[in-house]
Amino acid sequence: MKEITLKQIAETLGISVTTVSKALKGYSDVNEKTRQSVLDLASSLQYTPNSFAVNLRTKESKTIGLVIPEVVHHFFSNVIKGIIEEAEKNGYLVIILQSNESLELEKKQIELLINKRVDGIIISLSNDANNEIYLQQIIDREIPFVQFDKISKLIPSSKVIINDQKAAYQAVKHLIDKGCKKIAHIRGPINPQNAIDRFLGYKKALEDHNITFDSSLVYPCKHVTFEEGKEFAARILADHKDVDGIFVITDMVAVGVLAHFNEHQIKVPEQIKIIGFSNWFMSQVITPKLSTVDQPSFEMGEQAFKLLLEEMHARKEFLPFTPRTIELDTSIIERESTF
Amino acid sequence: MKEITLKQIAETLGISVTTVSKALKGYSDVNEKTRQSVLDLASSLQYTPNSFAVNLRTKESKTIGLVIPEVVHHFFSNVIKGIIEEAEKNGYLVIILQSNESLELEKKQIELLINKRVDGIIISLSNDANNEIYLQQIIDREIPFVQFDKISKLIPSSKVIINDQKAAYQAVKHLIDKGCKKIAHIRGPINPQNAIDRFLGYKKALEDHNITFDSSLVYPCKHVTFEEGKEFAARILADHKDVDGIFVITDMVAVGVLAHFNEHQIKVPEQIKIIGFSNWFMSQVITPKLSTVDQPSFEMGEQAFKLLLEEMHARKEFLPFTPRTIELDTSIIERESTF
DNA sequence: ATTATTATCGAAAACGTTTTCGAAATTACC
DNA sequence: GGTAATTTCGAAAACGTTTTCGATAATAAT
Repeated sequence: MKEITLKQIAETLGISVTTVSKALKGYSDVNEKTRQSVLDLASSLQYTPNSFAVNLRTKESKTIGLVIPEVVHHFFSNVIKGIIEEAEKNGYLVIILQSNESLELEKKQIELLINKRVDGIIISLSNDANNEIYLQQIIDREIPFVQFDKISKLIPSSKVIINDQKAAYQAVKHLIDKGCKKIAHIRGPINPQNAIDRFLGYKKALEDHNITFDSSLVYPCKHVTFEEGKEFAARILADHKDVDGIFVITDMVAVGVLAHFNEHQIKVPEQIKIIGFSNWFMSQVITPKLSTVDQPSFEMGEQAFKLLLEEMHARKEFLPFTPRTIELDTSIIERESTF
Repeated sequence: MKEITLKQIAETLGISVTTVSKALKGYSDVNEKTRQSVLDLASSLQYTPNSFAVNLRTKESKTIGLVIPEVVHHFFSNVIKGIIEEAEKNGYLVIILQSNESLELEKKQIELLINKRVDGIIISLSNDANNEIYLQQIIDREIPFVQFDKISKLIPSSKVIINDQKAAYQAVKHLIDKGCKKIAHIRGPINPQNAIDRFLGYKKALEDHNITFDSSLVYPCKHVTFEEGKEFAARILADHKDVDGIFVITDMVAVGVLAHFNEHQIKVPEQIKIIGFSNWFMSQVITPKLSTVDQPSFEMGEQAFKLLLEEMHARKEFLPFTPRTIELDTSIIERESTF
């Protein structure tokens, strides 16, 4: 029960390995009859090329690497799904690694993928990422490279993003349209670009609607968890009893806020309106249902792979390639928490 | 800017490729001085072995394949996390593919992985799986193979499972202990073994507590979705107005039931008590909080990889290997829906 | 001084494929 | 019939590593 090789097929057919290889790959310089006999024997033996040998010879593995902060996350698992599906359509497989929001690990995972010699890398940065010189080595080694969601603007790669600032602006405007006058913001950690952009969108929306910005109304998350949401909800009530709206960095935290308000009989949306971000599945099944910003996660994955494929093609054909950035649309989903 | 190879190191040092390779791999038959010079040059050039060549030579890729029905799922993404982390600790990377609960796709994904020549395969079957002869080819080709969660008992591979029957029994007993007399069961699809086992546990718990089993109280899911939960909630209310407890195949569906009851002012747990299965994250943030069966998903992933590693080791050393089955413990988590 | 032992090295084969280049055989053309 | 064009094939190199096995040189033992 050995592996079938070209050599074995060649020997039983009394022809050369070269001809067998050519027959299987549809080269024109092989006689129709021999081609047929090779194909027949190959399929009856269930021949499949040894991918290790093919990789070595062709210098590509038809495999890409994906590094994300966390697999157990509705947004990221949707992105993963988008990437895997699009990759498979194009004959690529996906190796997934997690940074667990750790800079150390993120660097290590990238090196693992480089040593593995994947054909390309897709990444969403961890929150800790502040000094992304190690990303530069991906570019330097000319490995096709796409960033999505949490990106580094400094690294010249293709990117798939949403316009966080605009989306946040619309979310806060939604609260204002619904009558909110004093709006708090539970923001993300200091470093990630998207936390910064959402904060800027919040600020701009206030200014454009003649609400003076008050930095004491901004609460920065460290871990972006359900528990933090509960904590901040309590803090906000203690600090500002007249807050009537909260824009939260992401649904996970917003659900924590909601949980605290439910436990303490704070009426949502009557007393305080809440809007989250990301349209996490959970937000439509809690009480009250959470208004949020829909972020096209699956599509983000698809687009990220498509951009990577573009670059992989270009590199293979030695064509020039300039990175592209795709900005996907978001939309406000109005539910009970802002009625 | 070429790739660094052993040959280049050998040439600049004026020694043979053999010695360079041996020096890097710590063979004893290389002089300490030459060993040091090789190590120095290698690290200064940032040499990393070409994994394609290593794969071909060693006939292993330090990569395993994982096939699951769906990535976007709290249970599975936790398993993925467990597998990835444990794999990485042992120097393995993980390729993930989805079956989307389709038999066709499941077969295709397995073939992809076999052709890719991964060192091992971990799988959780799709609901459609009824005729698993294509799993046999994994065994026949002597590819290390582990099943988890949704398994085929007929295929002699290592397995990581929970005792679904026992867990379901405990869940239903919990309802009975809380005073339920007429308990409905929203069960999973017909085929999967774990849906069958949970149903059997439900039935046995009733019988052991002198409640006569009534098949009209059993509602089989097709798609195991939130929406189906809402539908069945309505159906149960229409069919049996005196139902006072429901055991639901999984939290996703249970949350649907809860949503319908919330909308129609059915009091949970006063009027009807509900217990789910899997301890989905969401179940602790909805209102009322859902009682459920905790399923150790992350640990399941870890154990699955460990079993796979055992078999990969054994195969490599040509040692005999007999498949093992690990059964993990579950526990009842009591929350508001069964107070 | 001779033999036995040990330390150190490298030639070469092997893994299985792809592709270049030239040779041989066949066909077409005048 | 001879030459040119075309069809069909295969030898060989290459991808970069690992490992076997034998050779040489240095040292130890007698």
